[in-house]
Amino acid sequence: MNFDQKICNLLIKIPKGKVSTYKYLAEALNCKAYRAVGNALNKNKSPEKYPCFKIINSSGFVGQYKNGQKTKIRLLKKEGIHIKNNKINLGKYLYKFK
DNA sequence: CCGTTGACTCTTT
DNA sequence: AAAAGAGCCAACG
Repeated sequence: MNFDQKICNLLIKIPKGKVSTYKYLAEALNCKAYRAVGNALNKNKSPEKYPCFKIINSSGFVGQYKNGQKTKIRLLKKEGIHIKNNKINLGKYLYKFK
């Protein structure tokens, strides 16, 4: 299984209206490749298929997105997530892989 | 094959 | 509190 595929596999597990962080994603892969995770998402072949826009920084900031930060935010809002100042309320929306 | 880069995070000034 | 340094791993040239 490719790195990307593992990531996608985890992405589809995120419930609607929730988000996760690069960190938790990496941990779910059993490593600390925080950056590699973002890298994989960036080069993801099917960004429309998988909710890669649900992945944010551990600090709660929305972070970057291939198609632009604005798009990411818009998509997140569509999921019912309230964003203020490019920040997300982690306590409310964070989904942790178990 | 080695060095650089990146949608990152943690620790130390 | 804010900024800088260190660590991390996959992908690309």
